[in-house]
Amino acid sequence: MRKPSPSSCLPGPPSLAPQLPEPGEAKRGEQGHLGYLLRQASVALRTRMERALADLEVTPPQFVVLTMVGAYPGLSNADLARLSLLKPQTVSVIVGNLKRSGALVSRPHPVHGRIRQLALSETGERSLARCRRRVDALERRLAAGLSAAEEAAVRRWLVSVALESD
Amino acid sequence: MRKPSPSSCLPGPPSLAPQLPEPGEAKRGEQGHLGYLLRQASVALRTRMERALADLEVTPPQFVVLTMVGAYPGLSNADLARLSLLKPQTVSVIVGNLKRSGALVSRPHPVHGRIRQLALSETGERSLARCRRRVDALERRLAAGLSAAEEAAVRRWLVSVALESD
DNA sequence: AACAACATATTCGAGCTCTGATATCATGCG
DNA sequence: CGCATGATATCAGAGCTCGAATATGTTGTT
Repeated sequence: MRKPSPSSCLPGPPSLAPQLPEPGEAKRGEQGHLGYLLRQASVALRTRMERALADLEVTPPQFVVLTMVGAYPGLSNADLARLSLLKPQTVSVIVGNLKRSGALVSRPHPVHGRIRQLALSETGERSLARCRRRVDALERRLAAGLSAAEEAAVRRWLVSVALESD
Repeated sequence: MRKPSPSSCLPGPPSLAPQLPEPGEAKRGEQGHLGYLLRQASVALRTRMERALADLEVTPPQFVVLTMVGAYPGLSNADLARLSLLKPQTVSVIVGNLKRSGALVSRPHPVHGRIRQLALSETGERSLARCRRRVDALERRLAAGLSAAEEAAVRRWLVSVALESD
């Protein structure tokens, strides 16, 4: 048997005994703060994606970079940063790990002396294709319970949150 | 003047010249993958929250932990992990930083020898209150452009994504 | 030509998050 | 009692993310 978690019976303030809510209840459910719900959903999806890609040795951020370089070969580090809403330093770490693992290659820009242009290697192409299938499977389940109108509303909201200016 | 980004004129494969999409266009807009849009929105909100809380020396994850401990005093590290969908090690890092900064205090559980119960310190209470106001302001803008029905759909979807089982 | 302004890349330090492994405590069973 | 099981805490290592600072390259102005 399982004891009902020691902290469920608090000895401190009597009236504040924590009746811990289950996932989907109280602040964690549909009544919670929108920002909190957004973070929760994002954490859950990231976790699922990490598990789905774990045996391919690719992390979710790496998958995003691979996808972008696959779609726009010749991208620079700075281009990737703008495209992903991340900082150049962040992209630099991810790109570094992908170059070390052999999925990405870079060569200097023929005109501009400082820019390094990125492209997928052979193994990078294959890896991206394998990841793509796993992620697409997850993706399909995301829209499962939504009507067309609801999905449109969700998409519109997500874009508006992403683009809201400071 | 600003040159239109060197990588916009690729010398490599001619037909693959990257016409980089603006934020809100192409895959980044409402036609993109739901998972990608969710990540983008989450990144954007996290960034805004980081900026809003920066001068209070509190990070978004720290704010989440402070809020939870404020709502349920006596929580343990493991309780927090379950509540936040994070791993105990992760929560341990955040709690460690909050204890070091003096916002959280912990005492051993009176019955169970290993559990450490958490509570807000005086400064923790004040800090949480200040953060609360900033975050509430951000929060209100999240639901700004949504009708009641749309907001309900968004909330329902976020919860379903967060709770979807593997 | 010299300079200012800007973009790009990189380094450093900090915080967040995970997997995996280890140690301690509590409970239940032989 | 002794041991297995499970919960808790913690350590080690890896990757992601940021702000700040530095160095280098490009462009436009003087």
